[in-house]
Amino acid sequence: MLDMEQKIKIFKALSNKTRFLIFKNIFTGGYTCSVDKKQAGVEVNPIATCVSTVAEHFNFSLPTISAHIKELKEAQVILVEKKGNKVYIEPNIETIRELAECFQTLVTNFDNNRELFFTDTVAVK
Amino acid sequence: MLDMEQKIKIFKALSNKTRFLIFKNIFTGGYTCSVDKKQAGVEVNPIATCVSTVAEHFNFSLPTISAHIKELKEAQVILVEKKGNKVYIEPNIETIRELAECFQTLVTNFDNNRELFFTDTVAVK
DNA sequence: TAATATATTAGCTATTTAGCTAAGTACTAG
DNA sequence: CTAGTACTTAGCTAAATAGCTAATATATTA
Repeated sequence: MLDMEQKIKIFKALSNKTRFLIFKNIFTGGYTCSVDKKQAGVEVNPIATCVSTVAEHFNFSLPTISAHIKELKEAQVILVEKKGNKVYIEPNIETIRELAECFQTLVTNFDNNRELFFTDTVAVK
Repeated sequence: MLDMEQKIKIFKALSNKTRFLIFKNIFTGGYTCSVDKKQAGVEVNPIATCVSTVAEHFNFSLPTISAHIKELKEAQVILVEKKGNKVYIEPNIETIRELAECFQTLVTNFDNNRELFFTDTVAVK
């Protein structure tokens, strides 16, 4: 379960346009590092994802992108694994699943409470 | 539909602990201003919600709370209505509903893509 | 009409954030 | 073992943020 501090970290991570776009890139782009394309005969998804591949999609320096990725990692929005030279990045879908559940619960509880409220009103008439 | 800029505003609004707690207060506490308790014979929900009632729950100045509420309003996370002297606040459940849908779509698409990936693998064998 | 209650605006400060470049670490390949 | 690749760390600056108090606006009530 995500506690409050964790949720706040997630919202903070997603509250900056650059990080939001990195997040989007990682969740919709795939999981393979475009740098690997340089290896002969290897067919890979050309969209994502190691740090420098993500950086290719932005007009910011590599250290800037690296810092953003670190923040997304600490918010547990992405997963990161170092393999040799490279850092491979993939979505942390479980966090997003939990977040979806949290918001859905909020909506459901709200609807139930509203129903309760009106039921009560009817009973009184 | 929430566009990117709107989503970023929402995440930013919820990325500060004070605002997150105000948000929580408003969504779980009810819709009636505790200041109204001062009116004789009026039974009201004692938890929320006009600006000074919200402020009662925090050790921050009224202007600070007012500014936070403004930011939550601009993120369309709450609805605000001035009645006479007071500003009444209530949850904007539609925004939360849309947010829940966004995250759920992300999860569903991810699951579908993963299924696609494995189906493909099987077909090739 | 004056006093009170509710909320916002203005103007301030300390802290945090997001960007940068330069330098350092760690691995790979020639 | 040297050169190159991938990434992170350190240290910097400008801008944004979160808090405050004082002043202002507006509505209510005595």
